[in-house]
Amino acid sequence: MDKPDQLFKAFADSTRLRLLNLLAQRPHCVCEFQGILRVPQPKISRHLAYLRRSGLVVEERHGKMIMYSLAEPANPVHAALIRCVRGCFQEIDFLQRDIERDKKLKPILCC
Amino acid sequence: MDKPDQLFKAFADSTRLRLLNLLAQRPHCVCEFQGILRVPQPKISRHLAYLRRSGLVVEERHGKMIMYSLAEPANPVHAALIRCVRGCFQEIDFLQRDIERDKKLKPILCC
DNA sequence: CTAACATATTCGTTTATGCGAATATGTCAA
DNA sequence: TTGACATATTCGCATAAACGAATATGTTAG
Repeated sequence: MDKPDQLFKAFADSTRLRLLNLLAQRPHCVCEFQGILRVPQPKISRHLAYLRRSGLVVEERHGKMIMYSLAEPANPVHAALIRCVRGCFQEIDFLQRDIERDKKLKPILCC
Repeated sequence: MDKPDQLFKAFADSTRLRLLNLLAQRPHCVCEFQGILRVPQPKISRHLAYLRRSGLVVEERHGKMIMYSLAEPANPVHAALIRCVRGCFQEIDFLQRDIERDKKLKPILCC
């Protein structure tokens, strides 16, 4: 809460918005993100690391796979931003398309 | 709405958060910001220009002075972020201190 | 026209960010 | 222990952001 601009910075990248948007639906593993976002795996890992350092996501290892989920909001700004993800991100086309793609790919489990 | 990350980027700097926070109270001119923020004038102008380019503030010239105000929200993300300024920024110490200083300096008109 | 004032812009430098490519780590199965 | 798989990290580079210092612009008063 002493550095609120850091939290906004975590939202200031379209790849990270895509990740947060998908995580607002349910937890995901990295290979699911690969199928949906269609970007190189290191890019996804890098941005997930950024989100983890910002306190926005938490990870939990299950065997070789690591599941990522949204963290519990730690302060009012954090909470407001997560509400924004769940609420007003639905108006954003490329984020909505990710959700659609997520639904289609859901049965095809990679790991 | 095609580039939502740009809007978050505009919030990803503490000087700009201070400006937006004060503008959420009422319109201000640059010299008022100088009295409150205590940072060099070009720095304030630069960040105001950034906020204007992002569509977050509008300016209106009155003689030599230019008044800045918050722009009308243009989309749901914009609206949510402004609600955040008005709502949860009250928990942020350095922003609250700016509001206090604003109240104290209000009678001392510079322009 | 000129001076004074409010504000904006340019310049050069430093620091941060994002990226692809390559490589490393950790876990499990055989 | 080796190999395969899921994920993470490092490296080098290119681009963007932020800054102080200096300078420029636009407006009004005299």
